Amino acid sequence: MPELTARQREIVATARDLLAGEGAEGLTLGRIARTLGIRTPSLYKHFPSRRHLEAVLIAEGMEQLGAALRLAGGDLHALGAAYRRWALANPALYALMTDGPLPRDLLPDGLEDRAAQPLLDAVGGDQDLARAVWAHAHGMVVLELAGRFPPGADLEAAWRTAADAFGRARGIG
Amino acid sequence: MPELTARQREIVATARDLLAGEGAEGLTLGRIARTLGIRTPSLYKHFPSRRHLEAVLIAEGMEQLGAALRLAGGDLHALGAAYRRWALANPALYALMTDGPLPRDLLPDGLEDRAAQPLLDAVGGDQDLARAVWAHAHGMVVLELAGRFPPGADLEAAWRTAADAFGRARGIG
DNA sequence: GTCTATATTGTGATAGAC
DNA sequence: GTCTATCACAATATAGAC
Repeated sequence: MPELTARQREIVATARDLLAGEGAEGLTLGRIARTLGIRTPSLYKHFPSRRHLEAVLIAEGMEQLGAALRLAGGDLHALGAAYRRWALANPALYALMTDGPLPRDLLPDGLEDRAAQPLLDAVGGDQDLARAVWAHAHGMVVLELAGRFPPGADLEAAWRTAADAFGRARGIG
Repeated sequence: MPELTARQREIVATARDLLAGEGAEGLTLGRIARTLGIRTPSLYKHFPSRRHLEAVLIAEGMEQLGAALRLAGGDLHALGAAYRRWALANPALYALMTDGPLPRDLLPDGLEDRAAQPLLDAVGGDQDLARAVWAHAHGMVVLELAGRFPPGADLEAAWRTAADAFGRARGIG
């Protein structure tokens, strides 16, 4: 996804800001255009479809989240905390990244693996355990973002319990 | 949510079928009305808002899912398999039940706790562990439904790995 | 309990002029 | 690269007649 023109980068930046400020439903072509001071159809001179624009946002997000996980190191507690922190700080982008199939045809090669690498390293390369850990983290995050936990639920304790359990599993598997 | 009139029950049944057959976006008041052979505004004589109708569907779903979990018994592997089976068999209803905050003001008293009881029993009453197990199950299910796992991923193995890890945690916590 | 008519708001996308 | 005009489609909800 390199080789973006200057105008494309402006559009992507506007979309990113809109997503951060207005949430997932705030990201419409009409709003992007209006924010830039142009009309909706003009966007199609820069991106062939909404999906192409979204793919750039998703790629950016995966790069960012991967970097945040890399910084967290190899401890499962720290990794979980970093995952949660990033998702809660970028809820709409996170939803865009996870709510549907990845547009893999429009994503840079190897991006998906690169983003997952910190987690895979933390569980000693065990793919099954890595998926279990990811599913738990994703589930915790989306349930928290959806407001689905009962009020007063101790989420930190749930994260801690899971990290402990998965950490022990690593030693055993 | 008892005390539904016959016509309300017909509307709910139509909505349920539509949800099952067309997916979450297929559930619109217009389509419900058309299926019943009436016009959209007529629905408002039976339910004050879309939200009230949705609450009935959600309550039905929680009752059903809770029953499926109760049937599965107290083993974490069996519980996970039952959860997954129910969610994959009712994907749109499952999404309706989990994608946003529960309409707790419109739900029967105690329903939420009743649905969660089988899981809580399976982990010996440990709330934190129960939430971790639930988050994992939810994460696995939504990622699978969203088509977010790489093609060829061994999901059974991920479920197994998690159930083992959480089962050991139960013995320890 | 159903209808017509309407309000209000929105979406992504295309054709063709400038 | 932007515009106007338009397509085709959709949504939830209300007022008031019958």
